[in-house]
Amino acid sequence: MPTSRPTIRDVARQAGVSHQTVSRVINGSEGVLPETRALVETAIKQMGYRPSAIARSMARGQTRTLACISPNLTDYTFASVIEGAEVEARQHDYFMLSSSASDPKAFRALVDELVGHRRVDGLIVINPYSDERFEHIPQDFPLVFVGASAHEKNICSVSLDDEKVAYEATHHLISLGHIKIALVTGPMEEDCSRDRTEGYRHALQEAGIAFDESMVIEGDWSATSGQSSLLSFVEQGRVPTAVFAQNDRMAMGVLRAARDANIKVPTQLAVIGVDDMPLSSYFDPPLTTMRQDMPRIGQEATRMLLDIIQKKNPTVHDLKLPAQLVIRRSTSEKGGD
Amino acid sequence: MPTSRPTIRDVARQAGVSHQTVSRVINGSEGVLPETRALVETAIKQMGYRPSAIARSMARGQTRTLACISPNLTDYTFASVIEGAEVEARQHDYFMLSSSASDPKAFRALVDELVGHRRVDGLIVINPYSDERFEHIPQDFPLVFVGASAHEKNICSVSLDDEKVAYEATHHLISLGHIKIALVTGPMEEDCSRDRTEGYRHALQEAGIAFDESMVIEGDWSATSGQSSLLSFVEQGRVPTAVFAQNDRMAMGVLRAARDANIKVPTQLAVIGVDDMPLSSYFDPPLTTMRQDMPRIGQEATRMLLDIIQKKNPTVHDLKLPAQLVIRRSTSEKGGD
DNA sequence: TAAACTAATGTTACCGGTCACGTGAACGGT
DNA sequence: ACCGTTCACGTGACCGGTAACATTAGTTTA
Repeated sequence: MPTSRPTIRDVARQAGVSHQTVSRVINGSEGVLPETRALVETAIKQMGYRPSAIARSMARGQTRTLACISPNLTDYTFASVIEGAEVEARQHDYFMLSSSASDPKAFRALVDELVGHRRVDGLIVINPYSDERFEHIPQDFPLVFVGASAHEKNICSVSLDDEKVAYEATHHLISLGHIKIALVTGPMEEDCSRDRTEGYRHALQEAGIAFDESMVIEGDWSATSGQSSLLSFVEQGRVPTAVFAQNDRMAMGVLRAARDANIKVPTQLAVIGVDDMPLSSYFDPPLTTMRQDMPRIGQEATRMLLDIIQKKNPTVHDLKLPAQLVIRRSTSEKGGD
Repeated sequence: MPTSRPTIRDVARQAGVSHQTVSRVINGSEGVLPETRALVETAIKQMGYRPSAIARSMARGQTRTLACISPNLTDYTFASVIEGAEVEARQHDYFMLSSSASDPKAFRALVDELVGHRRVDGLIVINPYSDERFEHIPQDFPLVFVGASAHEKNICSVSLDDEKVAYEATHHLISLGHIKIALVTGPMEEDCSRDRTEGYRHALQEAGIAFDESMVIEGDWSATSGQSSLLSFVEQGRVPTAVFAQNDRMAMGVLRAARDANIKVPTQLAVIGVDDMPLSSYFDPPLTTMRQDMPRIGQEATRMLLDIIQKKNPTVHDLKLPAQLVIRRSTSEKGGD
């Protein structure tokens, strides 16, 4: 009796068949007599046999593992995307390996390990343009971008329809009568910040409001940057009547700064964000925001990736998903919570 | 010229040596003449050869991959632990596969795939006692628990020193002169909730304050449950002067309920939480909390796991880490932010 | 009734590395 | 001059599966 785990040949010996027959049984192939199958299954159960995933990968030339790389794991938006992607992968009997790479160097090392050493069959990259990381992305490998469409051709992507979302957010403020609408952006090197800025412009233009560059401040997605943005408006003595922050965290910072400066929200200042993070409704006041369905984005990305792996051309090349306006009290006294 | 990726033997042929010599070179073994090494290295570079991680795993009988299973990926505490664990793993040339399993069934399937099929060399389980999932945990496999020490012997664990943390939090409230101190717990089936409750009792006892069961409400870690907890006190007309919520999210719900009920924090009600999540300082008022170093917990867990895998007995069996009191304005007007 | 086909199972090679051991040349001690 | 070492490298087996093909027996067809 082998003390280590049994192999397919151990099972075969025990069942009195060839290892190939065992292989056929564990793979559910047809052409095995029911009684033979039963024999093998008994042996498998008896010996507690489990096929080795590695040996399988080796023989089949594919790992049935995907990877998802994001700048970090702790950001709620990223985590939600990953979770959605993972669920979808598992539904198709794939594993999802999620890793974070905070800088291009780490990213490069990770991709090298994952793709270069053939640990995975496909790759999802969240926020590929957050820095120069995209330069290290391999060619000829199943790949899907999340959060920005690919500049290069032939790379599929899934993202929020950033321009439309920003347009809608700004439009909401305009429809409430606001004209002096400030914008707090993410880092402008990220496509999504630029697209959201574009949507903001578009909405202003449509309403006949002149775009005023001095009303735009670049943040870095952090609450702190939102806070200091409003602070700088206050210090300059030209406070807007509304702020569109390109994410909820920065919106939160804006709310905080307003509180500190004794500016009443929403009467003196209306604030809207993007994301609808879990605690948005617990802020003071509860935050109006553009809710995006992050798990869905992850799910679609995985689906696309699997299509590519299986050589089916995905139906859509660049999928853009909508967001939903959730009105709370940071823009309207009558808003929900 | 082979169109598919080159193998170790292709490189060997090109360099005019045996595949074994190539193996020696890529593994940095000694006993290879510098000129031979150079020859091989040139061939490797020329052909763009990268060793296959799978073949390696196959031959060596180990995957150099670890897994970390948590109830979900989106909870900030879990994500932080995972991130810490991942960084540490990568420093030791291991991969970290992070997955979520929301229920015992998913957990079982995951463990079966991961461990049963030998996809990983070791396992970190976050919150093993959040439901009956621990029943599905394998024996004789490198394993570390995070968030609760093991009931069974021979399983290592890393967690917050929950009792001490709760003691200190409660003590902080007592030192501010509070006597009517309510407690909002996590689900009582989780060890950590029980331990934190114990620390609370202990602090009360030490201060000569009678433990009053009606001051304890069981929540589920969510902000909503914190909110409804305070609400129920208000409805019963017996509002405490202080609340210790066993995590920040519930504390946040308490703050929200206080706001809605027009109870001033901290003058009428002091609130303290546990975690110090990123936005704690942006609440209104900023939240006093027990800051725990989540990445550190993950890091220590990985270190322990690697010790076990390498058959070195870890020096500590159950590691309990401290938390740090961060005083903000939810307990004291003079608190920072 | 032999040839042809089919269904169930066995045989052997192969995936791409590592490991244990084999070999031949150069070297050193006696 | 002979033998034992050591060094640098090669040979073949092996890890645990899968794939392609071979084999055997039973059934159908001409």
